[in-house]
Amino acid sequence: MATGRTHRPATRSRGIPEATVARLPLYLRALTALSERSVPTVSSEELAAAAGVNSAKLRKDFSYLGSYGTRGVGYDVEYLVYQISRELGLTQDWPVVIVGIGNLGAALANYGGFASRGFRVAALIDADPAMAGKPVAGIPVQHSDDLEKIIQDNGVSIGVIATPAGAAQAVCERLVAAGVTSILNFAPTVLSVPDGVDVRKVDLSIELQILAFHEQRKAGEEAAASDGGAPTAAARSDSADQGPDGDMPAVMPA
Amino acid sequence: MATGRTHRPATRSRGIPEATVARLPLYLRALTALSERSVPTVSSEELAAAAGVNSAKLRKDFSYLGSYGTRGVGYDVEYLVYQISRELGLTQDWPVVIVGIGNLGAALANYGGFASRGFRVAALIDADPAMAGKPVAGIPVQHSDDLEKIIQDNGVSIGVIATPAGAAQAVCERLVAAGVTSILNFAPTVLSVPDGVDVRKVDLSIELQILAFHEQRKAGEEAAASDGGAPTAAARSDSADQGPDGDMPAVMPA
DNA sequence: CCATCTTTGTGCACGCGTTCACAAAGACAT
DNA sequence: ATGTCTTTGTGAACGCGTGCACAAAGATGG
Repeated sequence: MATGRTHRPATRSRGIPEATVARLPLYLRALTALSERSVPTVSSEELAAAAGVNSAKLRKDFSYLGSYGTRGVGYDVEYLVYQISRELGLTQDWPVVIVGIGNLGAALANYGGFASRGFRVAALIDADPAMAGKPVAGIPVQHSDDLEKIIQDNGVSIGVIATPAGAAQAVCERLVAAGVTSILNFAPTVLSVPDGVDVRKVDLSIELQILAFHEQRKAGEEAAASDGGAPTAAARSDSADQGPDGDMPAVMPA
Repeated sequence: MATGRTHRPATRSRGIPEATVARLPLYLRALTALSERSVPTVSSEELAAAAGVNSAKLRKDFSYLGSYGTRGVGYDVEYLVYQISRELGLTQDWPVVIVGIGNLGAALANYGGFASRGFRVAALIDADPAMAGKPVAGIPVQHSDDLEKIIQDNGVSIGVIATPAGAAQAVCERLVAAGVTSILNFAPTVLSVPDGVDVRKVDLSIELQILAFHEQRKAGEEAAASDGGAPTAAARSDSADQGPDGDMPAVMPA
């Protein structure tokens, strides 16, 4: 499992903080929109607003990449798009495979956001023989028997798991054995992988449960408030939970 | 009134840390599996392993809920399932609406994980008149003209947005105006909402970009390593990326 | 060339979250 | 009862991430 005790402090020396890395795609999206509108430069304030973050945070994030801004002016949009793309590794082509072509897998295959940014669906894989050959999103589904060969022939290093929970761990192991070192898991299971392999999870069920928690809390406070309400302090505001950032993903079964 | 000074600092007094809340669903899932296998009790060590976290972290998390364990024995599975469910607000029924019944919306509607835990799909809504009346996952799709009425009639407080990016903000505003206070956003956009409304996002594109970043770094380190020990700074190694935890979701366009 | 105004880049402080490490609590055997 | 062994619950230290606030950098105008 990750956490190989050993290594250092975590993200060290030349490394960019994880929290920053997670925000770079957000900045990139906002910058791309500006680019399409032919906006030449943008200030940290404007860009921060577009990305939904604090401007100080944005400036600090960019400072980890280098000094790409011009004081009194702002940042050059095109240049920044390029720098962030390069930092994220989007200047190269990343072939990905999607395993498990059910409702979700098909939705992912049809998702246009792949090609838009360096990602290319190299293959769709499913364990159901009946699916083999059937085209989904214009790509013929291949049987999982050929998983290893597909991974190797296409030099795939990123895999997306959209299978039922029960099959996820086994698929994960085959992917890793075949050479995949980054996995995006939509199955509602905790995957265990060897050191050096990255796993990120997306789980609808977990996200909903977190929302339910806050929803319940809001209902409780509301009840307590209507009870006599502290005029002044009533200014809850704070903890209006921001949700958006600072948390973790969830999983999504099939 | 209750809790005198009440909140403020953010997650205060009676509050459970956000990071802990985000892990409760994970524990609950592991506990449910144990429960189905009729396992009576479980130690923090075992449960932590099943949930993929550190045992000390798990114990601290549970300590925020109260002292539900027995020293020398562990935790009672059934009791813990109940306590966590209650804390997350899953003992009540949460009607949710899904807006945007494209590939993704349909996949979400078909997702069995809803009913399993207090969530019920109250309605499917789409802007395409051609979709109206067509059943998806056994539920007839309704036109977005009736959005407000649907929300109110069903007492919906949680909404899922699975529309294209362009429509997301407008849908979000209508949902909020109609009474929704928690939103799960799958559209690749930053939603702005008034205070008191929770938004969580799930974005495939962002997740992939984060993986690409780590993938690129791994490739770089590998190259540097095989190079024969770079004198100075070559000592990269560190950051064996943890990926799994501690980050943020991503968005997912349609 | 100097003054002014704008915006970046960052030092610093603070708070949350993680982890260690251990004392206290209880089960269980004798 | 008493002792031993297991496992919880938590005090304390530490590190990461956030946000403030400001000095430095550069643009712009006179």
